This record gives sequence, structure tokens and C-alpha cells, in this order.
Amino acid sequence: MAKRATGNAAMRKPRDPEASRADILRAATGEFAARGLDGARVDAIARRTRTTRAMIYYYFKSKEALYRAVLEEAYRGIREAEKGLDLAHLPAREAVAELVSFTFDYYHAHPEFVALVVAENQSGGRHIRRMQRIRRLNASIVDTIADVLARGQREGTLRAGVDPIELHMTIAALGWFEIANRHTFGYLFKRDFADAATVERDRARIIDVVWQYVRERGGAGADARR
Amino acid sequence: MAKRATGNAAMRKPRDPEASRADILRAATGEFAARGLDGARVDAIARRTRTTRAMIYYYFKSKEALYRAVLEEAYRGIREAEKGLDLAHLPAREAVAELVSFTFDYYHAHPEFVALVVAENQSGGRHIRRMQRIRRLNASIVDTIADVLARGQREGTLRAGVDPIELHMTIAALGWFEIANRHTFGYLFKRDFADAATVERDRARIIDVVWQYVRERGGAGADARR
DNA sequence: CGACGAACCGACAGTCCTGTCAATTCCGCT
DNA sequence: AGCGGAATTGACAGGACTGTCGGTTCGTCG
Repeated sequence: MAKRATGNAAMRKPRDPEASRADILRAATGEFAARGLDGARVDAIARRTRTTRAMIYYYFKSKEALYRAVLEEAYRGIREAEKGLDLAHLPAREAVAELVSFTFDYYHAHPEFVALVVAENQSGGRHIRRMQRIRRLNASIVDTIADVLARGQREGTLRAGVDPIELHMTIAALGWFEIANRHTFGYLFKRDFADAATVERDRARIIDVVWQYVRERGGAGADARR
Repeated sequence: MAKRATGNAAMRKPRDPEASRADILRAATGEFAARGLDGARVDAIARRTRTTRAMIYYYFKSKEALYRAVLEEAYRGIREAEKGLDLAHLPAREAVAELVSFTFDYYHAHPEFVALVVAENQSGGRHIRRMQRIRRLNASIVDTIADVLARGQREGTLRAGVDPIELHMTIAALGWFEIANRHTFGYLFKRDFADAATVERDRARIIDVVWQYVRERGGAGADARR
């Protein structure tokens, strides 16, 4: 057996603090997302890593500090991914659709992000208030949306009076619900959110809902259809 | 001091099993909503009542059974309240607005309902699946919405092709987000969801979003404007 | 090659929490 | 009055979990 490996996660070399830290963070993300802050067990996190519980306290000083690190990484994840969007070259209508689509798909691909934010709200937002960089980290999305709105208004395709933060909230809300509540809603109303056709349908519906909300409404029904 | 009181909650008589049970249920609702299933402490629930921890195990056999009872009551609460709506005498457009408005206001007035459902989803919906009557309990809302949709289509004010469950999900999603995520979203984007003007604005926006989604779109923009 | 400090580990102390039990009080009925 | 059973209580057993500590290993740098 090779004693040294090429730096991938599965066979990383021992005494690699960067990798250990990342390993713990990854494991903790899974555990906190699955069980929440109170439900998560530091022991369970340790078992998901190649290290021990003592190492977790060595790298992160407490369970809560680890949780804050996990939450910050989660926010960084979505905001970074959003920066990969290139909306500037799209007509406003398509830019809106792309933004909605991206958000919807991101939540679906990263339910742990949704779960972590849910957990934080369950704690009354006690921890996010102690995270220094978190507000600056999240500023980008509002700018992105404001840009699209301004351009669409110049184009004459989007109406005036839409607040960027409110649009962000609307887009988030529509995509959020079926991830955050998939277990209760799915069970009560027999909706299978794992089914690909259902997901497609929901994505299309949400894009439509948002479009109907932001489109310019003055023209005699020109844009009302579709 | 009077040894007997008139049966209200504050001064209920001792040895009143009905009242004790209700007292525990009420206290447990608060605790589970505030801290989730794992975060809730049976001791803390007991302290919120006029009884002791042992009584909780006497009336409900376990923490989880108590939690299930609380969750069922919470669902019953919103479904019962919905039955108080009288949508049949309203034109479909107003019926939709009333439905959205009601849902939005209910979530605002009963954040503990939102919190409990959030908690249940955090547990993967493990408990709701064991609740016998819960599905039947929730059937009413879909019927209500289906009725409004059918009537609106006959009136010619609502378009065809809107699925009742999907409309329910859309309405719920839009109202849900700002309650479920008020701490994170409120902090990150400096939005005060306790401010009355903000709430009014959000209610109006959500009504508009839903209306634009369900309205008949064929007529040349007749209904597109406000 | 030797020493130093970072990385790592096993075990333990202390606390908290759930669920149970034996014993007691109280109400309603005879 | 007193009996039977429901309601209520305090205390405890048992288990689980967090955070810490003393000691050990290992890479690196002089």
C-alpha cells in the first residue's frame, strides 16, 4: 500500500493540517445539515472524518465555532456560484429566467445549504450575527439583481417599481419551499420531489411566476401571454 | 385567597386532567417551536406548565409522542382556521386574494406553526409519517383551492391549467419564506419583518404575484394591469 | 542528527437529560 | 366514613454528550 497519495481526499497524507481542517468542515456540513445544531453530535462528525473528536476542538475551538465556519462556507458557496452566472449578455427576460433557474437548481443540488440556513433560523439567527464577513459576502446577489432590473427597465421589458431585495426574496421563496418542506409537503400531498418530471415542471412554473411579476405590464397584453 | 377559580387557565382547579393535558400541550408547542425537537427540553416544558416532568410522561408517554400531538394540533389549527373562510360568495379574483392574504397573515400570527413544520422537516418527516389522521386533516385546503380555480375558470377570470396543489404550494412558499427565514434574511438584507409597513407591502406583493400567475391571460391585456 | 513545535490521540471529568418508580394525595362514589 | 382509582410528586438510575488534558508521534529546520 502506498503511504503517500496524490492529495485527493480519499488517500490524503497524514499530518496535512489543511486537509484535516477541510475534512472536518466537510463532515460537519453534512452532520449539521442533517440534524441541526442541537441534533448534531461532535462525535458523529469525528466519525465522518479520518480524525478524532479532539482534533475538532484543536482546529475549531468549539462546536458552535465549527458550526459558524460551516455556515459561512455554505453562504460563500452559493454566492460564489452566482458569480459564475453571466447575465449581462442576456436580454433581461432571459436573465431573469436564468437567475430563477439557477437559484432553483442550486437549492436542489445543495439541500445542505437550505438545511443549514433553516437550522440557523431555528436558533433565532443567534450565530449569523456573530459572523463578521457574512453580510459583505451576501451583498453581491442584490447588486446582480439590481443590474438586471435596471437593464430590463431601459429595455422596456421589465416594469419599474420592483425592489431588488424583494425580487431576491420572491425568487428564493419559490425555490426554497419545496426543498425546505419536501418531507412534510411531499408526504401530505403525495408529491415526489425526487421525480425529474416534477422538478422540471416546478422549475418552469417558478420561472413563469417570477416573469409575470416583473414583466412590463403597460403594453396591451403583448407580453402577458406565454 | 380563593382556593377554587372559575376554570380559566390562569387559576384552574387542581386535579383537572383535561386542563393539565391542554396546559402541557400549550407549553410544549412553545418549546418545540422555539428549539426544535432535539433542542427542546422536557424539563423546560414542565417549567412552562403548572405540572412536573413526570406528569408529561403520564399524559403523553414520551417526548416524541408529545411532539407528534403538538404537530397534529398545529396542523389542525391552520386547517380549521381556513374553514372559517367564506370564499364561495366572492368573485374568483377576490377569493384568490383572500386566500393568499389569509395564508400570509396566518403564518405571521402563528410563527410557531411554521417553526414546528420546519422542525419536522429537519427530522426528515420521520414523525409525520406515523400520524394517522394527518393526511385526511390536510385534504381540505386542496379542495378549497380546487373550488376557487374551477369557479374562476367558469367566470373566465382564471386561466386553465393551474394545478390546485401547485397553487397551494406557490401561495404557501411566498408567505412561508419571510417567517421561516426572517432571522437570516432579515439580518443579511436589513429587512425588519416586525415593521408593519413592510408586512403590508409584502402581503400586497404576494397577492399580486399570485394573481399574475393565475389570471386568465388570453384577453388582450385586459387583466394584465392592476 | 537532534530538538522543537505542530499535529494527533485516548481517556476522563463533569454535566445534562430522559424516562421510570415507589409513594402520596385527592376526588367521587358507595 | 372509607374505599378505589386516578392524578400527582420527588428522587434516581442510566446513558449520552461536550470539552479538556496529558502524553505521544512526526515533520522540519538548524
